[in-house]
Amino acid sequence: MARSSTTSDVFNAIAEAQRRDVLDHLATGEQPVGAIVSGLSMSQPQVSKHLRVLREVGLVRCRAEGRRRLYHIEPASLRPLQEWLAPYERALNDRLDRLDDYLNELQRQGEPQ
Amino acid sequence: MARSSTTSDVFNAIAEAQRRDVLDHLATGEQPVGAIVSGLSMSQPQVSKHLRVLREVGLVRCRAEGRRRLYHIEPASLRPLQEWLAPYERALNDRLDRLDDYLNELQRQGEPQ
DNA sequence: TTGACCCATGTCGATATAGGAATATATAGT
DNA sequence: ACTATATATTCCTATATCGACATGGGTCAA
Repeated sequence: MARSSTTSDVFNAIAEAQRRDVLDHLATGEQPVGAIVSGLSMSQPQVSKHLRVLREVGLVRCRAEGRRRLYHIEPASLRPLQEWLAPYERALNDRLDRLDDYLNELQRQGEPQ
Repeated sequence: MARSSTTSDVFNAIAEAQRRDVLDHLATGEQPVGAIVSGLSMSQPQVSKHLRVLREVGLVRCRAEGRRRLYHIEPASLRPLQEWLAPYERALNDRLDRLDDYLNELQRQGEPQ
């Protein structure tokens, strides 16, 4: 068996950094594909394919306007992610004042892998 | 190019549902591998490989105790996820009172794909 | 030392990607 | 009808999985 499909899940869909970039770009508001292409300097087919994945998991929605398609984020679709993360947020926030955690993170950033 | 490595990122690491299950199981506290194997009824090599991925991205840490290895979660490693999600949480929570979002989610759950 | 136990690692197969290039589809304008 | 524009889709290849199975490597006990 291979890795789960990118369209099987919100988790798998946002695993790709470029797809998160597309979402972050759409966070400013509804935009046509061309704006994303020039904004993120990715190829147009790439963007279309990423948008397709995001659409299939419900992260974005689009409406046609002339020959353009305006995409927008569907924030509610991020809820599974939020809900999975919720139980851990307590621990995450409780430790914000602990120095060693901060140092560990710096160390992890310094020596990747 | 293929999909990014599962060990390249926290996002890629938690894309796999089984790995999230392992993390959720460890959320109750430090546990040896065998407890995860029997708790989640996965094969032992599977669990070891998943733990390896989680270790390489810093999501878990382990210490040896006799012939057992005790794994525990490193909550700070979830911070990139939390930080990426943060800007969207506003929209997520603002809409909790909007009925159509709730209905959309129900509909999405009812008819997968 | 032998064996039981706990865990990690290697191999193999099927599968699904991401990216580039080319092409298809649809709409608008002349 | 024809052209230009905006977007989607198809074909291709290299790559990296996940799962099953087998095996390697410490560690404890007798």
